[in-house]
Amino acid sequence: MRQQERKIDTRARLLTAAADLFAEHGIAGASVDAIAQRAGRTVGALYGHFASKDELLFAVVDEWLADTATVVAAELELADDAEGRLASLWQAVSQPSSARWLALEHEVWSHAIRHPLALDRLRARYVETWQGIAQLADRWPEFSGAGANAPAVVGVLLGLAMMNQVSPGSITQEMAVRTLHLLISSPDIQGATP
Amino acid sequence: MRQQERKIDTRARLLTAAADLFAEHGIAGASVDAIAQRAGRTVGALYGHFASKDELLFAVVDEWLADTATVVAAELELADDAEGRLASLWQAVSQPSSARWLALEHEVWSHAIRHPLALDRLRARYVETWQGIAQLADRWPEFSGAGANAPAVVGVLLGLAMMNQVSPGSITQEMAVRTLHLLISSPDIQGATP
DNA sequence: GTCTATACAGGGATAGAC
DNA sequence: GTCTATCCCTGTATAGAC
Repeated sequence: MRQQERKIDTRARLLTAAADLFAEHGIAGASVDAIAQRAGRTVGALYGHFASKDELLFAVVDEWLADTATVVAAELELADDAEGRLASLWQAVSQPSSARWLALEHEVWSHAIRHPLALDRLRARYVETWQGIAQLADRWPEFSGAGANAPAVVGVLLGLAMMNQVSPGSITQEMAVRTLHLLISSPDIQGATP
Repeated sequence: MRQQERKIDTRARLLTAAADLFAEHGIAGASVDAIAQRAGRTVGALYGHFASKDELLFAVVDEWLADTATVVAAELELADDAEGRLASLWQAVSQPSSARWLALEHEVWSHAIRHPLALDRLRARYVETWQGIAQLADRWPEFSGAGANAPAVVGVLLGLAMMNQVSPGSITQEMAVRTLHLLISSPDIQGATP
């Protein structure tokens, strides 16, 4: 394996290890030593790839968003009606395997609230997500109101996922779908501003 | 001031200082030394009142819930129609001064996801909140569906508040009220289980 | 009931070797 | 590109004095 290939491999290993440990033990609880060790490398290698622990965190989150967008897009194509597509969105955030993501999301929020730079990056990521929701209208007519309410759509998904995590089963798919349906199909929900 | 009075005073000071610092710097970022110092005491006094940093955290959160329930109940009484009451709920979580609470909430979630005991206490607190929402039906008829959807109501409030924090103004009061209205007035939203 | 002093542990980041 | 060794800082919790 040439050095360049090893470098790419090391970066990937570090990102995976960091994602796992940040989710399991929190940002503060996951030491750079532990991350490097799980990746089969040492701290030296880690700092050769990322300037700081924070930069590593941002890289982890960015990679996660890209991966998820791809997966969700594919699942939306598989559904064959409006209900099915809304259910896909709910499934994406509520399935048990998303618990890891939710844990990481709370960590990032906690971190961002206190670090202006991190907050900017968090905001940029959500704006990107909102745009993705808005663009669903180009593909399916039932999302006609999604543009104006995209932040609310994401907020509802996030909030319901949280409740579902404290008490699994407390949120039914029907509840989620019906709430989302109200938001995506009402372009004028913001008020009667003509 | 007698010793008993001083003890009560010290406990109150510690709780206030802890709430402030946990919100400002995170649970991990707020040292017990800093908390004690802000309260005008020392670590010794802190450990005289709370067995550990975790116990202090739980006490802070419990106190916050009790205070908030009282405030929200009072504001609900002041509103004079259904829209107004839903707007009160939204105001309670979205006003700028609630940012501190939201920060603390993320901290607690991050903490709870990794600590089973803390998760139990978090769950118990949410169940208590859900019950409070359900009981609104006894007071106002428009909350007839709140019982079945209480977790969703709380989830929506939380999720929308989060979006409003990353991008202030992205969620209008109209959006929040309309979404909440769907949930509280639909006893059968869970599906056609008779 | 509260303070001071301290034991004890752990983490982020860097320097220099290979 | 990666490793080893180390600096330096900070934190939780306890012991014993007052």
